[in-house]
Amino acid sequence: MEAKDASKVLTSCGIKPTLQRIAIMQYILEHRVHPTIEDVYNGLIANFPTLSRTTVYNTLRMFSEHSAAQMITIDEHRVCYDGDIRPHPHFICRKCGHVFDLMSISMPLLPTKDETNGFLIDEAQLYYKGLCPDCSTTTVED
Amino acid sequence: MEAKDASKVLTSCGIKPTLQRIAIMQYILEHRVHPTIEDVYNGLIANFPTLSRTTVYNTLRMFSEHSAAQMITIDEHRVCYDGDIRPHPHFICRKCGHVFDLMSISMPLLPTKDETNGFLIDEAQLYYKGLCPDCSTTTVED
DNA sequence: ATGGGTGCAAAGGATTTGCAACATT
DNA sequence: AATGTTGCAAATCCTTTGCACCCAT
Repeated sequence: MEAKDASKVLTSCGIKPTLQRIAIMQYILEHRVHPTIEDVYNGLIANFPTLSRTTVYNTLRMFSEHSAAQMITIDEHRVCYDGDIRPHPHFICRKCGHVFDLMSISMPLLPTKDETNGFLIDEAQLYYKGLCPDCSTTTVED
Repeated sequence: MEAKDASKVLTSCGIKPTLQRIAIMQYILEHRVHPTIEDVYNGLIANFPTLSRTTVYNTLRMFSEHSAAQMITIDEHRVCYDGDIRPHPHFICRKCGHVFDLMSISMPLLPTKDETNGFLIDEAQLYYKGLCPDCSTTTVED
């Protein structure tokens, strides 16, 4: 993944591609494990010593508002982000806390306007909770 | 809604019905607007002067662990709770922040074990975001 | 007297805000 | 110059923790 690609994504979402924004976008496109703010910050600070957490917060929030990333609130303790903007379900493991994509499971379509009694829906998130494959096989020995 | 009913719900979920637990359960059963911790605390403190926020936190978390209530993380800023444990989608209004039930929209069934590639799913939440009827009609004048 | 339940105060942690510095047009 | 962007420090707010007290068995 090159900076050029991240830059293109930003531009196509109507976001002016600054150095910081490109770096952050590039990071979430390359690390598809639903990084938190802290993850992104820690991942970039070595090569980007002046980066501030505030910028990561503001930038990722802005990305999600421009539909350039998905904000995931499946974890009650912290928000994380997904650079893949295709609608797909997420899964959080109650044991290890990791968030996974469940690409094989389909999302319901957005309800049509007359199904919703006047609610205007522009985004859907489907969250599953339980045990991931790793944690469910080791549960017995705990 | 009588305390007796709330107490029954607790017992049937394997929770020992203490005074505080009954009061909290009764509150979320009577106030079906997805109250936050603060809402529950404020709603009960007048008639229950010794109640502590800690107890509300602990109790509601415990309710959700015993499937006596649903923990809703649709709002990135705070958790709220739903006393109705039937699976149903929730909607949050981007403008007013209120959380609504969308009972008319169906939830997808829990995926079967062979659909999930080893993920053991025990809970699903379907969240929608957008504008509620009130906020969408008044948006123009803002 | 033992164990669970409650409540207070303090700690912890995530996120936001205010503002100054900086870059870009 | 004007505008948008970034970054630091401080503030804020939600939630959890540690511990003492209390109540019921």
